[in-house]
Amino acid sequence: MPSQSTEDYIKAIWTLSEGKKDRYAVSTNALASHLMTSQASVSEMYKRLAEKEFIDYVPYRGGSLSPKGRQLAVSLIRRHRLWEVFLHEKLGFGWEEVHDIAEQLEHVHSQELTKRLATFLDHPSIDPHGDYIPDADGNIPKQRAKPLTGLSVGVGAQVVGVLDSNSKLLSLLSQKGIALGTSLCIQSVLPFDDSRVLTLNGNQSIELSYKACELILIQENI
Amino acid sequence: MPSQSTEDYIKAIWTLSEGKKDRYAVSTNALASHLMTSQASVSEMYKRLAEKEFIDYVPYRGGSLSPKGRQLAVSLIRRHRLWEVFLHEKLGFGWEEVHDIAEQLEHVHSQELTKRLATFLDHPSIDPHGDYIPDADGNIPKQRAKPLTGLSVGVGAQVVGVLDSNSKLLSLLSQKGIALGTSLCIQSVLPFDDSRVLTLNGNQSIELSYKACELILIQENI
DNA sequence: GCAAATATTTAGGTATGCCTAAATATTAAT
DNA sequence: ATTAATATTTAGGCATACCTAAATATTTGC
Repeated sequence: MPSQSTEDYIKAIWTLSEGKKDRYAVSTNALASHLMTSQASVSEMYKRLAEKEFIDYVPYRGGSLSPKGRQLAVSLIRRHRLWEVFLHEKLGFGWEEVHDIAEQLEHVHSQELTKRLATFLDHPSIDPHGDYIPDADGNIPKQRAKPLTGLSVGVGAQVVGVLDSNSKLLSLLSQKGIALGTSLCIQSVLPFDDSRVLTLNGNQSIELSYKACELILIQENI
Repeated sequence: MPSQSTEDYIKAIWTLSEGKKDRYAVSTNALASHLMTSQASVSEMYKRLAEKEFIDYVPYRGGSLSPKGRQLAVSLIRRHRLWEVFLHEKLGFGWEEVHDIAEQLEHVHSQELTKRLATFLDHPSIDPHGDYIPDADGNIPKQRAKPLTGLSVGVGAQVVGVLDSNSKLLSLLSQKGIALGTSLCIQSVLPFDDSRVLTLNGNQSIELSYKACELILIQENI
């Protein structure tokens, strides 16, 4: 059974390599800063992960998930997101609180538990952040959403997710009145810092920094 | 934050010292066989636990929980038993299946999670094995039940728990038709091996070894 | 009360995962 | 193309938690 640390690494590699066009090969640098650890530790761990065949690793070229590694990653993502749904829907946690707890729950190993949890939750397909939940076979739909920075002025859209489950970002959004499903429209783009002025749900007006807009995923209205 | 291993040790010491009259001071031997590890490892760990003030430890005399250790133990027991209720009542697991999964879930650290889980389950006071669940302040009622071996022939009683959550024992009981709440009565005690012949729920008749009877907790009918 | 049996601790070793500092590769800039 | 900047790996250490074998305490039986 893979250790907790091993699982954290595998999940991080998946997260970092899925976001890219160029796909695979996550550099030690990127992984180290994502996991808040030293590059030396990553370098060492890459060797161990390669030995256990979770990744393909070419020194100085970074690591990429092997089929075995990808399977583990996707099952971790599935467990993580199912627990997030449970925490949000059944226990009433806010969407900004669920990530850290799910981070621990995902390490509980029991296929039967995952199966029954999914049934209990009625087989949800998206989590409280709007991310797709891989199905039991590991299939996961491609995210068709795009960041809010890519939305043109005057076009209506809906919030469908965030690119980083950092709880500070989520707190900020809660505070501004932005949640999953919120309808919005860009009124204007401010000069110099590219902050956006948004209309929420057709009435409320707020301002949001470029940095935050980059991380909000929206889907344009049809 | 205490490591998973630390928590396993603390819980084991609690379990072993609560069952005894003489109370405290769990020997390395007893703990080693309970945790299926070597006596040397326990001896080493005892030193570390004493350093961190989870236990009082006198070399060659065994270890006993300090107030700090007892508090941790009880909160682990609370989490464990709450998760068992969740697994049994909400996810439909059998009482013989819940122990191993709860063993992992109990290590998830979040006071808020425990609190909300208890609310979600409607603040249960006993788990699927009939054990009392400590309340949020760590108070736990004394078990007033006694082992089936202590029941006299012809006296009616009810199954209220088991002394060991070993899943082989629980499977055996399921198989024999014994569950929490089953009414029973000892028909006779067989010679030589002291096996009991029982009447279940007033009709069914089964035979059970002394070894199994020792571990079944019953409460006599009033 | 002392020897034999049993229990416990110490010694020496292994694996995982982390760290900093130093060495080495790779990439970018002129 | 060579140097400077950046990225990565190796070296040497540390802490936890495990192991077996050897040494030392404690108990028990006579």
